[in-house]
Amino acid sequence: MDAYERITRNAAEVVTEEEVETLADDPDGKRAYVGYEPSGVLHIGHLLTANKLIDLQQCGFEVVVLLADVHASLNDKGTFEEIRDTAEQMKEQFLAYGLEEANTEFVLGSSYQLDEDYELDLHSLQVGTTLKRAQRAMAELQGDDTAKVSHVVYPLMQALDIEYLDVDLAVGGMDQRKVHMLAREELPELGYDAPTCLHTPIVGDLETGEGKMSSSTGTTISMEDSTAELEEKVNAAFCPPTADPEGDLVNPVLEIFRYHVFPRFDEVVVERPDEYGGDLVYGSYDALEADLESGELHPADAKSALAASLDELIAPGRERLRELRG
RNA sequence: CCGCCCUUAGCUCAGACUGGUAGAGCAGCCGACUGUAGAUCGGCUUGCCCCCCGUUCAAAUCGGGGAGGGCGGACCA
Repeated sequence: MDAYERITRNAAEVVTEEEVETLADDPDGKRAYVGYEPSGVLHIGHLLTANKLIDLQQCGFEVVVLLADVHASLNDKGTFEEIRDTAEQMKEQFLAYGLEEANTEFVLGSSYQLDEDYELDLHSLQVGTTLKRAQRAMAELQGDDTAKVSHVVYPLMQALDIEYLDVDLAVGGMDQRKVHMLAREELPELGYDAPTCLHTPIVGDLETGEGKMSSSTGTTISMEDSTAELEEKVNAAFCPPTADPEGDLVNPVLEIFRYHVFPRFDEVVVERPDEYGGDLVYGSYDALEADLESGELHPADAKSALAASLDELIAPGRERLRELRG
């Protein structure tokens, strides 16, 4: 797999392809970033972008993980002390998950976002951006909370972060695309470059196959799930024997195989009772999908394999969390 | 600052006029059926009725105060 392929695999979109091709021509030392609001426990959504960061590292990129304490504060997520504490836990979990420590720079937002230059640039952005535009950028992230002034400052800071972290590629979920598009339009107004962006898909809800999986409502997979909890959650997942269910639904079990399992494992073994034909081995997502579609692989067997794979992926982080919490 | 409207289950809302400590749909949970889940049946759960004070034997309901949210306050009509 060449650099361009690895950079763009499993991406929902890149903006623009030409710009990414240029990065892929000489990826060594290029910088990519994702920003996260500090959270005590990583969930599967975090891991989806982390997988992309791992891809990028394998291509030679330096990765910057922004632990966005100021953003969390703007989102009313607690005191700075609490937020920084969870930021530290988040960093440890990312490392346990598989980000290369030597090639990952963890940056606390407050380490530069309170500087004068940053503040003045932020005000310039505020002058140049309409309320409607900022609110639209934030709509995907904010939910239906009452709009606060902090909510419109938030995406402007995200835009500015891309410049101040000196990154060549901004990575985020599709929920971040409006923020990134805002950055592409507004940063040049301040004399900065428009950032190149890469967006990961948003995985469908585990239980219903609808929309995006939510971390606050419904079921999500997280770094602290026990083996038994993983089995329970995966077993409860929506999983018709097809990759393309009726309507707008998706098959979340397949999606997780595609976006979480196969990128991290060369081979997936599906343990299957002899009565149903014995074990199966898959070297690619496509092969697994084809077997589910044909009926060769039963959803229940796919699920137990998925739970086992997730357990393996999460185990180091789960262990690290246990150590951190004493 | 002024005016009007809203606040009841996780969600959307009924109930308020004619006081008697609350309902529906959806969601959720459990079971049946499928070698998964869903669908489909069957069953079940859920509430500081925004807060405080007052009237009353009795307040979600009436009165007063407060909080939060929405909308409006040139001209024209």
